Amino acid sequence: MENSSRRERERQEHRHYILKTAEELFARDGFLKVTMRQIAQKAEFALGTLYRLFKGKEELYDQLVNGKTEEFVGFVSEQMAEGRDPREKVRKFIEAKLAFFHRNLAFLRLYFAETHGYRQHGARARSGFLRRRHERLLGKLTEVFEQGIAAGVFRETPPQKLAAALDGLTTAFAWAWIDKAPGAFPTEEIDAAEQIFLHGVVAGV
Amino acid sequence: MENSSRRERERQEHRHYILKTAEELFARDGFLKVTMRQIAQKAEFALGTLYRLFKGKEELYDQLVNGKTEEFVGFVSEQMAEGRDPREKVRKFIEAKLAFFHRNLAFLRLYFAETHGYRQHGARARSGFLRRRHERLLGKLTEVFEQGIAAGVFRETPPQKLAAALDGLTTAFAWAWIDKAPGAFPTEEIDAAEQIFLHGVVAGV
Amino acid sequence: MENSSRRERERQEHRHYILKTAEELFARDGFLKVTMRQIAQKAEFALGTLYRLFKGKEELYDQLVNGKTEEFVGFVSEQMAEGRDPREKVRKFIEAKLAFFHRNLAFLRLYFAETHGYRQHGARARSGFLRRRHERLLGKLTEVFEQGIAAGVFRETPPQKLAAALDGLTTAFAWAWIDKAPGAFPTEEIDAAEQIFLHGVVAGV
Amino acid sequence: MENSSRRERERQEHRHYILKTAEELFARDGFLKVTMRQIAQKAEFALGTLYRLFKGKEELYDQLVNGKTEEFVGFVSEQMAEGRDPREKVRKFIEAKLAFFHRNLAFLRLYFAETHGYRQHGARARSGFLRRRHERLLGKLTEVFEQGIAAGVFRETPPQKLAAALDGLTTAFAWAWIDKAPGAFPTEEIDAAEQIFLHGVVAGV
DNA sequence: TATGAATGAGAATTCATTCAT
DNA sequence: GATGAATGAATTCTCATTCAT
Repeated sequence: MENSSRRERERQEHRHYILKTAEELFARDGFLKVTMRQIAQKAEFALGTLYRLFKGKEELYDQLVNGKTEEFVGFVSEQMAEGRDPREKVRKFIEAKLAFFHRNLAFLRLYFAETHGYRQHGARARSGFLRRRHERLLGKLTEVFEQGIAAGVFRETPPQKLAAALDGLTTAFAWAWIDKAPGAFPTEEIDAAEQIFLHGVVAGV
Repeated sequence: MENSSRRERERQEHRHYILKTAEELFARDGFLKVTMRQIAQKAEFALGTLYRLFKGKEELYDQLVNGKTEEFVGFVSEQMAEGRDPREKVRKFIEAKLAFFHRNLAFLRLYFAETHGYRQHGARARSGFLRRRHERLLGKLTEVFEQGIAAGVFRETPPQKLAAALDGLTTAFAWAWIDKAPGAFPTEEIDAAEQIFLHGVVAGV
Repeated sequence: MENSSRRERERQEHRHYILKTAEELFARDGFLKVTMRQIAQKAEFALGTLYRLFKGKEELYDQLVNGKTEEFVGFVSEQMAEGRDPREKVRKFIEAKLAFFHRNLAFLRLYFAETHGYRQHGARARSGFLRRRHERLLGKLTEVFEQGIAAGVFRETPPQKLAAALDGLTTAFAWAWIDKAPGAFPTEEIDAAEQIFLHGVVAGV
Repeated sequence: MENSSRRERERQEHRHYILKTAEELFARDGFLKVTMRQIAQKAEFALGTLYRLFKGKEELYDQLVNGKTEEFVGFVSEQMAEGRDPREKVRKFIEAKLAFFHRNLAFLRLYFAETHGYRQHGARARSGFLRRRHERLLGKLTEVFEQGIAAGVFRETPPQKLAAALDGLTTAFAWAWIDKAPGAFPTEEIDAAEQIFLHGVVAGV
């Protein structure tokens, strides 16, 4: 029992290590261009070992993307929940999203590819797990805007549009920042995103 | 000479037809998943003919992406130039961008993949032609904001950030619209994008 | 048209040549042990060429087995049909079966493996085309015996059993002969088989 | 010593159990399709244990086939020996062969594959142990016919041919029976085989 | 001794590209 | 010029066997 738990632990460690290794490769080159041999070599395991730990390339990829997505959506949702009013929730969303991508640089591209990319394997890609999670997150954001509008805090605008706008805005800032200074924490981007989103660009009266 | 010009003309027609055909395939499935045979079949040309008109798969793809990008950037730039003040230029940018994607649905995904996607062939993708053009367009947008700020029309905000924000916002709206009603002209999206971008979401005084 | 007919002709020639080459390999080593590379090398084609002419290993094998079986069952049936009474038909069956295997030595083992062997690919093997053909042939043989019994030429015995017996007997002789003198025409075997089958081994009165 | 003998006993029990388990798998799917892991799982032993008890897959298979063959040939030989005259020996051969296969259904296919099948591992298959044993059994049968012919009981016919004929006939009946009613004891088949073999199919005077 | 994780050679299959007709 | 047959490198995945625990 002690024995099997050690084995199980090692198994999980190896799985995680391989997923972590694969993440960088997939993020850089995409699902189709990365080969199982590359992953094996980079992770310093034999090819066959990958197939004992994962059913195949697709499963490996799915595990990776689904795991991270779960983590991402969970984290952002939690952070949003901590905001006490719609405006704070919006701020939290921006912060959490950029912070998560700051910690998971490679994941940004995967997330993106899966939500907006083309069909890379089967019909799954866009209709998959990540997609549904992404929509759930947008749903939560939409609720925040509904409440904000009801409370008179936000303008009367279709809340789905606001959700899409905020999501797009933050994503754009994430990309802008990743291209400039991917090391630093994107404080400036967070502030700018919030500012623009809340007050627009037109100079006040 | 007349003869050779007819030949040349036909040659160009064939090239265009093949590029047009390939666009849909590449947009749906990505560079790696599409095969030369698929393109040949869909375009009703022999496989060998593709190789007479294009050096290889990469060139075909590059021609396609570069041509469309040129067209896209040219169109949006022209439209912006017609705006007579910064606010009008911003409006024009939004209109032109969404209108172009409305006419070139498939291109949206390619454009996206190339600006934000992963490396699918060689080291080129992200550092390629499209990328540079995209940056040139953002540069023009940045200038517009610089002028607007100088003129006191826009808030004092780093103009690159504003450019990135507007680009991200419009892209997000393009996606939202393509997922809902890709047939209709995105009038609503244009208005919403402009409204949010100019005035923000916070309810006015 | 002339052109395409030449191409089609060549295509068929290549297919036949590959099937012929594969026959020997499959007969010697079985479906699973033979590799596509082996077939390609022996037939002096590139690996990819096999895949243009056949969908895959299974199709290649099926084409081979089904084609030969069709030929075999057709030939034996025709020959039997030429016999004018049950005894002559039995003689014809024996002759035709041994003669066919004499001309198609390698096929004997394939035929055998498919009718009595184990499952080598999917559930198809035993339930496949060959199996059904083999049963159809046994059915014809059964009819012959039914007629012979009705005519008082053969003893009252379940005709299916007689069919199975004759089939088994001839197969055994085919094997015995293939192990001894596979080059010579199995005249002796034919006579012995007929003799034993018709009159048994017990010395006459 | 007592200890080591218990160990040795257990070791043998495990070997037998594994062989018994493997028999079904090999009979159904053939040598190449069955994996060591399958055998291990079905026998509820660890993979490594198989390799402690057998040198490898080939040895395991050979042990299985050789053991059963030894048993089969021994049993049939003994039974034949009990017949007091050639005709009784022939009857005994038929009875014993079908009875053995009735008790060892799975073995029928293995036996068959090894005597008539193709080379599935190394060059051994057809030239192996089983093959030699099978020939020894046919040799004994041949002797029986020689004696019978000398005694005037059987017609003057090459005795090897008679042996081959009887072997083929009984095998064919075994297959016919296994396809119909593999549960029941093949009494009918035994009688029919004897009848046809001894007296032929032609209606007596 | 028993276990099963790790290994890597080898198999089927795909597809960009070339080239003879 | 136009065609599509032929090529073979590269990819995914399997499985007998070894060996550390």
